[in-house]
Amino acid sequence: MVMKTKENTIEPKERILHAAVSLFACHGFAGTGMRELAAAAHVNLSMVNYFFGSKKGLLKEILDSFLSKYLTIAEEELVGNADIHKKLEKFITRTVHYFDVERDSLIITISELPHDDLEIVEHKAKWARRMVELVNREICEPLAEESGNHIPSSCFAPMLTTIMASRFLFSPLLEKVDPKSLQSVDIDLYIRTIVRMLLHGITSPEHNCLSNT
Amino acid sequence: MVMKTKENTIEPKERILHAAVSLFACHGFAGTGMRELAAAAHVNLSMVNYFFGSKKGLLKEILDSFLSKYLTIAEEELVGNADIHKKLEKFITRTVHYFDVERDSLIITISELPHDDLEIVEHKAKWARRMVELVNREICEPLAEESGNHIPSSCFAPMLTTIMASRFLFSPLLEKVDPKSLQSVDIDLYIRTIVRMLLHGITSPEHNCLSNT
DNA sequence: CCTGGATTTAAACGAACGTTTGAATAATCC
DNA sequence: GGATTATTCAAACGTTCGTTTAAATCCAGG
Repeated sequence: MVMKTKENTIEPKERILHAAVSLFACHGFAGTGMRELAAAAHVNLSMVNYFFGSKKGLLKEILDSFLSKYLTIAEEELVGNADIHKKLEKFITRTVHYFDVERDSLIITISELPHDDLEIVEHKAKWARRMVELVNREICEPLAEESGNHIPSSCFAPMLTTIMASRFLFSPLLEKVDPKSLQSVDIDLYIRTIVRMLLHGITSPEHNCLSNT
Repeated sequence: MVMKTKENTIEPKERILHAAVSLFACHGFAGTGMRELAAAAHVNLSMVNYFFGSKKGLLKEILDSFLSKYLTIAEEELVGNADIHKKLEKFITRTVHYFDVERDSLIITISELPHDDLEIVEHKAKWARRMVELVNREICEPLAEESGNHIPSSCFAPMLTTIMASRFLFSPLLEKVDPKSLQSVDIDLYIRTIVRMLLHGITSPEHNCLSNT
């Protein structure tokens, strides 16, 4: 069975997943070897194929786990008749915190985005399709009715994701560029910056010209 | 000598560069083999090491070429006392067109961003530092004086880059999700969407509440 | 023509790659 | 407690990896 309840050492399958997320984020998927991964997870080399079938199966599990939770957040925060600004603010807040906790999985997902492995692309496209449809239905279409400003969801959904991911994608660079400037912008300031920019643009300070809060 | 002037076949070094940009964007840097690359460039396997020293040297040349031109655009469009909105609009327009033409190099640069190869990170950090300083001096600081809205440049510079890159990062996915929705948004609409969102937020249609057109 | 440097080639180097095998060990069920 | 299943292991599979070597070919200048 799968119940071992050793408290200090977690299950081998979990250890593999954790090590893989960390290593894939650092060296990339193709740049990480099975032996390096097995050593980091303190398991035998064969265990990866035993639990996940193949190296690619392990990647698919990581991507699916990360993207499914991302879509869940989007569904919970964006679906409904609440004010679009409020919905977006809550969605961004939860998502950035989620990205912060799962930053390695985020990095893997974004880094592997453009690569053309058919098996992987299919998996991501499944989630991307649902996200684009959701953003279109809950944000873009209501926004077009309300303000006459139609933003194509196939533009907006990728923009939304990448702008929230930018800090985590660039953090290895920014740490080298200016370590203290990165720390000076904590997660909450980062979230507020994104929300304000997305809702009102760069020119508006705390208040904006529209009167709705 | 280096003058061959065969019009139908370009120089081997250029062929290697072109093939590398294309393959690295498709399969990733680590996922591309030297033999695959040599075959695609129609050169002998040893030519890559002969011209570029190593596989990593080839990557560094690609990154440097792409990032130096990106920084040049930023310097030409962002430096000066012109209106910040106008500067940003011109910068975004030129950059998106540049990303469009050099989309494979863009994909390589972004995909390799979070990976922790020290040799590569140093090269990218050199450009990132200059970009963050430039954005801070020419955009963030004047903006804070003008409207009291201080956006940290270590936040804004990555956001700016990723939002302009989002279409090209996601295009392999979006083609699979909904091919016609991608075509329906041409580059000019994409640029206008970014400019409007960044300057005025998602709510404003063509006109906005501020009167400075 | 000959020399010297630049280019191109085939072949091989040792190492690392992802995966598979079959046996050994541990846990579970009847 | 023996049968059964799940897990772990060491070892090896054939392949591909990035790089190096040394010889061949090309080509301009003396």
